[in-house]
Amino acid sequence: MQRSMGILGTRWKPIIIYTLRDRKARFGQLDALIENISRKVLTSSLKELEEDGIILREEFKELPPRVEYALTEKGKALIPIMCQLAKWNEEYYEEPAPLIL
Amino acid sequence: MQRSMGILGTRWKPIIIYTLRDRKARFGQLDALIENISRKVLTSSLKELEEDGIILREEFKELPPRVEYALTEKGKALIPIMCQLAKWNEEYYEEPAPLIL
DNA sequence: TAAAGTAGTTACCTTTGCGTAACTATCAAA
DNA sequence: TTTGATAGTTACGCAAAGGTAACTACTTTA
Repeated sequence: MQRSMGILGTRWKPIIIYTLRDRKARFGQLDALIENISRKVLTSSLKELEEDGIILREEFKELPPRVEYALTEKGKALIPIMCQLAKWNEEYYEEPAPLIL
Repeated sequence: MQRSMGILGTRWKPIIIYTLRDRKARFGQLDALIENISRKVLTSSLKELEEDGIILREEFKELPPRVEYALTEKGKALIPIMCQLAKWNEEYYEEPAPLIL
């Protein structure tokens, strides 16, 4: 478990994996699909996920350049887990009590 | 997903939940069961998990004092997810290549 | 020659996560 | 009165995570 969390224990990485669950995506698409993530964190997270064998980066020698990110087998194995995590929130989420000023 | 990760997206919280999957535990037990966690992070993580309705803190008015932590229903719903995450690592873990000096 | 599109990078800064070590409170027992 | 046990807290500081904004590189199209 400690090792799993060494790889995934950040706010954004599971969200990136979840976003790639049913499609490849290009850098700009990920940036657009994931609200509030900064390009910088996206870059570094993608790089680390690639190093950990979870995603694959495919570069097309075109103009303008195109790069696609997709899950590896190891990454695909996480899809059901990520989906359950999303479902868990839907089931148990409660609006925070409104602040009365 | 963003909300799930707002609650769980740290290195230690999922490990704490995983540790409580099959037992209640006292503060000192958690400190001993979870290798390398510091008491400070344990304290603050437990507090936040309680605020998020994932664990329950039960204080016994004894001497010496005793406090037990256990998962709530919301927390128990995470058990299968955490177990899958642990299993995922066992399946896909590879020893890092040894450094040759 | 300048704009437009893609995929970043870089510099700089703030916040959060986390660690270590020492300290606190309470009461019982020695 | 000192020790021991439990469950923390506090002070201090480092490193990682994350944000913003401006900039780069390449080539096509206007």
